[in-house]
Amino acid sequence: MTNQPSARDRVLTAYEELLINDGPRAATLEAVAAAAGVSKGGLLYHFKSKEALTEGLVLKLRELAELDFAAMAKDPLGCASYYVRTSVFSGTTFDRSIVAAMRLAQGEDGTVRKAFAEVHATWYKLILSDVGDPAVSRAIMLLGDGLYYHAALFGIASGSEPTTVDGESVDVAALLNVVAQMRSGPRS
Amino acid sequence: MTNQPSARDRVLTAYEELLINDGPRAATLEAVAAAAGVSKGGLLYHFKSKEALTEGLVLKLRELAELDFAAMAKDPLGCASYYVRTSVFSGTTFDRSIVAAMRLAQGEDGTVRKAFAEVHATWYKLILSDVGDPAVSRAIMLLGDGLYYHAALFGIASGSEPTTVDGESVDVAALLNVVAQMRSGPRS
DNA sequence: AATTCTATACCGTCCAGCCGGTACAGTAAA
DNA sequence: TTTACTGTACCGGCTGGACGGTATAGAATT
Repeated sequence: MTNQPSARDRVLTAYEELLINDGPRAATLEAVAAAAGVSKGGLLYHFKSKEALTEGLVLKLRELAELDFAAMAKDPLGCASYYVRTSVFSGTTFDRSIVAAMRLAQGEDGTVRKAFAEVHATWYKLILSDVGDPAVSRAIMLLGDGLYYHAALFGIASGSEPTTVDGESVDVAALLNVVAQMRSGPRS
Repeated sequence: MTNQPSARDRVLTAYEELLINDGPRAATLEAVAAAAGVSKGGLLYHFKSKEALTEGLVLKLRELAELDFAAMAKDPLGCASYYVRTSVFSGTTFDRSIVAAMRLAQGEDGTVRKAFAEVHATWYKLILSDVGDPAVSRAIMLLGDGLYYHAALFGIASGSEPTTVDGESVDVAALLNVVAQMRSGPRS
């Protein structure tokens, strides 16, 4: 109920946007407030401290992750394929949450890191249940992580342009082929 | 010449250490100076500004990268194998430089990002020259990136303990098997 | 005594958090 | 239907502390 972009929501997405585009250092309370079209005091009304703001972001991340798990589990092409496909940054709400949180995690925040670890663990379980082999699962996870890592490192223009790695756009289809190849002959 | 741990070197590695263990926010000039057993003034004597300090770190990274390229090119097991093996964090000087720089890159520093992009490009060329197929090369790179990303995210105790992913230690041998598997049948 | 290096005191800026206010909507006694 | 009161949403100035950088005086090495 009442799901227009409330001030609170605007603040949260503004925080994400600033983290993604300008890094954690630029994401000051004032800057976030300004980007959300709210005063600093207004922001502080919704989030009592910067830590609370971060907690809000983590909560959002967790909620979106739950949805992602569900979609992953019922994907017709399987969890592994789903993971690789969705790991290339495409501007989803979830994508943005992840990259924003990643920026924070590098900073120092323990809460964010913990959330990440937990989400990762679930992903791994899902992929393992799909492909069977632990080493292959790990490899697939790492590949997806690498994809996100690139998205987090090199700024993402605010649109939803295709992810690039060192200037070249990523060929997802080719990547999926490689993944299929490494699934074809699992070692113990 | 003169390669005892000079004050300058100590400052640089202290900076890296703080970046790795406590994040960029904690790596203040005073904290770095203290960790290096030097006063703030002493630090500023060697590096005129924080930016200069970062440049020093980037320079070190570039120099170590050159050595790594050489070792990679002449590795008996090939570039791809070398890359995967050395991507699991093992506490090397180079490892530490990379992770430290990674922390900074997330912050906002353009210089660091640029250096990263260049190093990455060279790695990619080397791996491509080894495995032939672009998609496979990309996959191998991403896999290695994922490994480093984990090292950067979850703090690394100051020793040289084996890298862990979500609590489990990484089985490099198994990973190399998977890589070998995906090299065995490259699709166009 | 000159150069190299170290230590300390200090300044300006920036930022998180605080606080005293404003606006307004509901509500309920008169 | 006015008046008084309460709670929610939001504003913007202020402050105290931290941090980057400067100045400068002193110690050690040559």
